[in-house]
Amino acid sequence: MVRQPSINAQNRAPLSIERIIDAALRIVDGQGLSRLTMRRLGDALEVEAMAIYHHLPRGKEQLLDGLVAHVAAAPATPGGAGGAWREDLRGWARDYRTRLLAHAGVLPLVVTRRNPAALTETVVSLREVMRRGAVPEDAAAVAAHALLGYVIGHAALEVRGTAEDGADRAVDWDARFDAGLDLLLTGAG
Amino acid sequence: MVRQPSINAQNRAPLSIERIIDAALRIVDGQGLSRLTMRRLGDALEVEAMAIYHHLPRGKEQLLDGLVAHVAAAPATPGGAGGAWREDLRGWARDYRTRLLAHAGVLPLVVTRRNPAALTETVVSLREVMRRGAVPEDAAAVAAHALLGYVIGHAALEVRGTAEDGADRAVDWDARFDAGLDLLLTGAG
DNA sequence: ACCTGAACACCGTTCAAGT
DNA sequence: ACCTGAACACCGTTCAAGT
Repeated sequence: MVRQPSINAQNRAPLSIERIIDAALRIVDGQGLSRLTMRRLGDALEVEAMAIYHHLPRGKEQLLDGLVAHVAAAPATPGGAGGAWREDLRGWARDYRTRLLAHAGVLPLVVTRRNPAALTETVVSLREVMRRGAVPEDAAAVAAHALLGYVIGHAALEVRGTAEDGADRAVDWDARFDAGLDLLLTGAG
Repeated sequence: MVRQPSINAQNRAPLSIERIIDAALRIVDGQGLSRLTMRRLGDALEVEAMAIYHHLPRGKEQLLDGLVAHVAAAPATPGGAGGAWREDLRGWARDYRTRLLAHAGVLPLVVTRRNPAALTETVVSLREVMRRGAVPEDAAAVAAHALLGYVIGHAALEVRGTAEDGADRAVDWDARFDAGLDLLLTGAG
């Protein structure tokens, strides 16, 4: 009789980088970044913390790098169905913002020096949209960083919940994000 | 004979919140955020770590809040000498970026949920510049958050050192920041 | 190959005690 | 009022050992 390969002697699936990152992301989203410890992560995976090091030799650094890669990766580029590249950029920015806000606990890690490669793919995907719109290369370079910076920075402001000056009336962040985006896309004319 | 009040029995100046924050900032700037521990901070101040809690009852949380307040506070608003409010905004943004980059290690803390009040003063100072330019209030609200988000996000990209797509040629971040700023200020017409 | 258990150096913080 | 010293619960990580 053949043992099922996905069930080991202790009757649980073997560890994998994907499962580790998934569990870590669930802890950060649910309890905050400061609650992510190797020991707690081990508990969530029903394994001793030290087992994680077998899959992530660089330890917690590598774990955090993985979280950044997962969250900061480019959103699916909208199908470039002709003409409306400006609308494509708007969609790109909205999708990316949504992803960042869905994992707000990881945002501080995105801002850290770690994992330099994590955002290059993202910039590439932005530049592609612009190339389809025949934006000149040097203007596109500026616009890409400006747009990406705006999205990340605005997400940071939202997470912080910056109060309005003086009055404490609520801010409609969705509307405000779109309005700022328009400012930027107008200038990128 | 009167003892000098600034020298205590152990021949050193007494602790104060200002001295503590200063020393902490020096550690973060010089060695990075992860090297900032209460024990090391105590060493830098030539005091036992536990003495710090007497001045910062909320402990390390309060210390980090203080760092954010120090770095994210508004830059000195340029003297509003009539007309050129758009130039004032540009100057404001450049000054603020310079401050953020001078304390890049604190940037992740700015992005964290901590110290909600830290940026309100900053938004106020931005809104003042716009009010001098007679920008309508609702347009100013959008522009202020857009500009602040852009500056913070762009600084984050710079600190990370996002590589150019494909090629690894160096990026002139100063020029790129100014160009993106122009995009935004053009849209804020 | 993959995981465990004990151990080490280091955290943040509390609390009673000193001056 | 201000600081110290010892202690506690918890980290990340190493390493020898198990299967």
